[in-house]
Amino acid sequence: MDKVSFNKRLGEFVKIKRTELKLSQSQLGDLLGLDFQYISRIERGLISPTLYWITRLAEALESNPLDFNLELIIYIYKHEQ
Amino acid sequence: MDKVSFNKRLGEFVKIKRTELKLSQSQLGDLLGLDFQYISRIERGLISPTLYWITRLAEALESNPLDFNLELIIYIYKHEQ
DNA sequence: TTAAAACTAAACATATATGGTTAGTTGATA
DNA sequence: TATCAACTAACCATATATGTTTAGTTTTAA
Repeated sequence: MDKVSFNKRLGEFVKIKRTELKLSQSQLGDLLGLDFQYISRIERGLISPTLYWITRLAEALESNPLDFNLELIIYIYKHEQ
Repeated sequence: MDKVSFNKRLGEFVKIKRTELKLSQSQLGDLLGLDFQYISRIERGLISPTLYWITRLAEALESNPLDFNLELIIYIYKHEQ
């Protein structure tokens, strides 16, 4: 899968998880010490976050980062065109 | 966990997986279109690769990227000081 | 012990992630 | 309609990831 598609799937997944928790981009950003603009760029697939930030995201969006990472990779591969 | 510790654990895990497959840093780099210096920097924990490259690494080092990511996160958290 | 392969280290350049600002858009609600 | 919160978009600045070269160190094997 190319980088662009990969990051789009990643962004979609983050948005799904965030809205499930009824968090705004600002609230999620505050939890991580990140600007809400950065969350916005992740969700739009404009950037590819480092694994470190993905794992911090997982901690914020789900109690168990293992589950988050698993679901994330599954989501990305499932939606591969 | 702070970024430095996180990246060290990540690097250790990549090195373990690579040596299990008896691949040199150059050979692994060639598989991914990455310089072997970059692999070296990952393994020494100097940098934090994007999830995209982690997943490409997983594809190269393990048939199943799901297993790789799971094992990786488990390894990182298990070795947290 | 010598030679070659594998790796580390450091320097420099470029691309991209990340921080921050401003303006504009969209959606919900009073 | 008007207002407000949430979000997108574009811009610029800085930090860090990534590419590349060169030199030096460690490991492996002849």
